[in-house]
Amino acid sequence: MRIGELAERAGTTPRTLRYYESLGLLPPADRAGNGYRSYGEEHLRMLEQIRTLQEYGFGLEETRPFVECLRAGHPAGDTCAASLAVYRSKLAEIDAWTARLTAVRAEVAAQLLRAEREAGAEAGADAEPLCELTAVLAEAGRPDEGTPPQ
Amino acid sequence: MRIGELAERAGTTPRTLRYYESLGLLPPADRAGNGYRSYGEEHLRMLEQIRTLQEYGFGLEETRPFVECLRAGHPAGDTCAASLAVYRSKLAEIDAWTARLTAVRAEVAAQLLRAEREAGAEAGADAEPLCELTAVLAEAGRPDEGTPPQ
DNA sequence: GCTGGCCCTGACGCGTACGTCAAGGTCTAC
DNA sequence: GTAGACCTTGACGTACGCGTCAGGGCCAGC
Repeated sequence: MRIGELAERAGTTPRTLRYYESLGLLPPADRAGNGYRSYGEEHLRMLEQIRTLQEYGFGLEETRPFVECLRAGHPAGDTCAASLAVYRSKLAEIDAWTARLTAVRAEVAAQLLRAEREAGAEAGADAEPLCELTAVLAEAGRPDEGTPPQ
Repeated sequence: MRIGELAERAGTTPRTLRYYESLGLLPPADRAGNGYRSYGEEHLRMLEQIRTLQEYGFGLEETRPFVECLRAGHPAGDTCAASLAVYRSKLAEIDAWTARLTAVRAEVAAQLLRAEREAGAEAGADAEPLCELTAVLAEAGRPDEGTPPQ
């Protein structure tokens, strides 16, 4: 299988596969006589593992233990100790982010309410509907802040 | 007030102030006869507004309406309509992130549990404590993924 | 034999928010 | 008069995950 076919089957691009190889994330592909990279099904499995983890918000480096687990011949990339450790630290990271977002949401919602009150006071008495919208938004969710992975 | 003093009072650096000015986020500072930038208290207020929002995870561009609100002479940066709109869209963004993190956490926790079972099966019967740790972690939190702003 | 599609390597671009360095001018104090 | 602390502009570096050329080789079909 050449790079274009593998890329398509994996839902990615040749550029990305070369990039992973340059990082040492994927093992160097065999080369055909003309210098073209030659891949097997095991490479597809590694790429699927990487993509899944990326969709979860893992960085490429965090996928490395999973890929190496597959390279070591394990049927799954996440049954090795190092992979399990990454899963666990990711859960902790997620929890930390969630807590931060929750706190920030509360802060922003409070600021919004205050600012709307002050805006109304500044302008006189005319912007009532804004306050109702705000109250709805304030009750709707939890805080979030920034751009978490994934 | 020169740039170094303002930066220190605002808890930032001269480089950052020049950067903001280059973005047009801060108004161009007056210049003393020697070419040095000269600032007043109003610049400090703008910087405090920017810093607060950054701690909430706002990007610099998102702080622009707040700064312009102050520049327009309002006593607070967040009582203008554009600022309120940014607050509201930020709340929505936070809620979206929180939902995503929650979903991802559930996925990762499920994968972790499955992988631990499979790891135990692969190795025979010896890795029991791992499963107990996992159960604790799985109950502890919610999902998170990636690196949200702030 | 030639067009078109695939492959190769190397290198620059992007977005964010600055840090850091270079090369030089200015002002204060000793 | 000179050391030291401040200021100026300009430009490159950082982290991430590739996208997008540029310039060139390889191969199948007509």
